[in-house]
Amino acid sequence: MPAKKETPPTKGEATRAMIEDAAIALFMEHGYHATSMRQIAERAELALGGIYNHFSSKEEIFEAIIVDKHPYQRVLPLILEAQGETAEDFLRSATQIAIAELKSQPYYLKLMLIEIAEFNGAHGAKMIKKVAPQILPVFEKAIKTRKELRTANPIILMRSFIGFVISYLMTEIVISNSMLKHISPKNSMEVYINIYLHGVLKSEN
Amino acid sequence: MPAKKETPPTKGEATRAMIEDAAIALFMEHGYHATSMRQIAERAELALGGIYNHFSSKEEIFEAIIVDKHPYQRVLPLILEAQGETAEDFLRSATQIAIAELKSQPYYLKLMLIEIAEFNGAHGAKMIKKVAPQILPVFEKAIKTRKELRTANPIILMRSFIGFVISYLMTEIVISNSMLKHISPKNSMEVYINIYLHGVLKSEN
DNA sequence: CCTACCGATCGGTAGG
DNA sequence: CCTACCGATCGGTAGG
Repeated sequence: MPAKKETPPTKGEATRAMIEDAAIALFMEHGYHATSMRQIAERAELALGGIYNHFSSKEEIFEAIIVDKHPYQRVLPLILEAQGETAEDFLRSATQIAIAELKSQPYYLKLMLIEIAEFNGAHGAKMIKKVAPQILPVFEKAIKTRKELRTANPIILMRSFIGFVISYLMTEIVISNSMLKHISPKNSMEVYINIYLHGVLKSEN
Repeated sequence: MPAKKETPPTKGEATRAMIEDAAIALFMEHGYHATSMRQIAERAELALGGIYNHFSSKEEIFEAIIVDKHPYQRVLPLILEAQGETAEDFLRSATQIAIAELKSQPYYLKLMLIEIAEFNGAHGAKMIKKVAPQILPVFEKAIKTRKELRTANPIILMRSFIGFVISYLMTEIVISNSMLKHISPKNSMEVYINIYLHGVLKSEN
């Protein structure tokens, strides 16, 4: 029997997906409060009132997006596939994969910033509750099988990993919009990843 | 003769400052688009129309704040004071100072998130143009006087430093709002800083 | 610096 | 799922 995800979407599910996709595009461009339900309706190709058959409010659309569309669903399989021999190989390819993926599909980073900027992180708990149980085991396994890691705490490793990826992407947004773009070295990403892997300091310990 | 900054503020300057402070508090709480000019006026204790004697639009208020109130003005002196013998001492105290300062005065991190989430970074260039020339020399000097650093490029060092501080603060917001708060170790910040200084890997090179 | 106002647009709903 | 509408509120301005 087919997996749940493979069942062909009903008409209602398709409309719901249209609304979510329209909302993502508009939230990315203008943020949450500057996006109107009328804009979402127009982009999703239905009348304003039609949205309310699928979501009871604008905020409900946002919340649905932030828990359903988390990129771990695409990123984790790629990371697990790459693996690599040493912890260095593994983390280098994992950071590269995550950065590349979030760079080519930047919508979720933007949604996270909107979540913090406009909602004070009100939906973060719900998102983490769904996502952390999927991600944490990857880092738990990494710690068990690789002895070369500085910390044995999977939460800290996960946090440092996600934080590093976010910091790279955010600083890149600011830099590419500024004069620093022209004086930044070409291999910034490589150097930046090396800093994450080995620290800013050359010395050991 | 007194320095420029010491001149007693005129009435107009005081009102302008009242408006900026009111706007900061409201932007922090609700973001930019969810904050109305009427709320700003009320909090600044003048009539709606009065704001337009000082700023010609709501966006002009935001832009003024983001270039004028950058925390480097408070953080840099503290960092320069701390210094420390080795590069490790220096960077450890610098990260601690920056995190402590931005944690106790979280408004600017929030403004930056709003800037990216709601304006697509439109004012970032203007901000960096003012701020980078002040900050970059600190990292240039750090590179010249400390040989133990992994990179000799001041832009990358500055970027990794600012990015690290931001990543710590942002992930902490998400964690402290979620169930992860209770299973995160107490000394997270120390471990997190060590990762920045020495990398996730124990090994040298 | 305030009062009183403008047109536009908002999120949401009733009723079919 | 749409049409037509609600009251509320928005950013901004004229005129003093």
